[in-house]
Amino acid sequence: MGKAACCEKHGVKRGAWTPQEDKALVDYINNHGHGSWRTLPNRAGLVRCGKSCRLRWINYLRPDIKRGPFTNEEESTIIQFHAMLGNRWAAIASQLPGRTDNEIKNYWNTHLKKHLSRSDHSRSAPDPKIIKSESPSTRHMVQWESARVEAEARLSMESPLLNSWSTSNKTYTDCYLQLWHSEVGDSFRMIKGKEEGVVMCQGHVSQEASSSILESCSDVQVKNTSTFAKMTQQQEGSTYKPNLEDADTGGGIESGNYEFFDASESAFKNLLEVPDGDIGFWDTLAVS
DNA sequence: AATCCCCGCAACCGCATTAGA
DNA sequence: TTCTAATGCGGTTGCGGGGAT
Repeated sequence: MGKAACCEKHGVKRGAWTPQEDKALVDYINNHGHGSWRTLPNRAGLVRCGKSCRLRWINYLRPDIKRGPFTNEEESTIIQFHAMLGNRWAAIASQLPGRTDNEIKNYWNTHLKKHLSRSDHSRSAPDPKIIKSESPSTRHMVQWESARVEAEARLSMESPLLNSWSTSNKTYTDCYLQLWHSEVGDSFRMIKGKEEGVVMCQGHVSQEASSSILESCSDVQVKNTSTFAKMTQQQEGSTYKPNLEDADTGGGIESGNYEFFDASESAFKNLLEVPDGDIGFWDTLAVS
């Protein structure tokens, strides 16, 4: 894979951007669009690499960037989606119009990670070192389990934080749970069973298992799935590129036009990121 | 007042993925 | 189908500001 020439360092300015550079970049993009990032610096009269220009525009200069501190709602969204997606900052950012992946990543690393690790300790969370030494499937189990615990906790208690949420947010609060409870989860279980010659319901990953996970939240409204449909589409084929227009036009979380169940088993698999299709950890999950 | 230390954020780096020739 | 350029993404770094000593 050839490395982009824009990464070459000679003759290219680095470091903090000056107001003049910002203006040149904004003016150029406003007038011409960014086009090819690689050639943009020359065209805009900037002594920067295209990558740097792109980053500056996306993370700072774009007119639709939302500035200021994160709201409780945004914070909860980040925590929730991070529980499901891990460090997929771009995917998480797509759920927060006006926020960039970089901003969310920074916010997570500087605020939420500490905050959560503190509260984890108070709940005697497992030692990270131990988790690190576990097999990949075990790590996924831990991830899912923690997501489940969090989801159930959210559903079972009316925290002050949640009270501040809009009702629409509550409906998509637990797409993780919805997903598993849906036909996608069903087909995933069925197909995986066929593929691997395993009868999934022999006390393994079964409807029983999923329902045991989900029983406590049977009142979840299975609607408003567009958000997750987009996420899965994005992960599966990268055909969906999240953009701010989605939110602007109400096509984001609020609109329910995406056909969620088109997100296939493979999308679900992608979500899980189960190494080598190893879903044995569900056994444990079902037992617990 | 000076210095040190910590924290937050912007920017960079390198790898992965995608597009297109 | 293969190769290369371009773009996207996540991890990491380094600088500046503010609080502590």
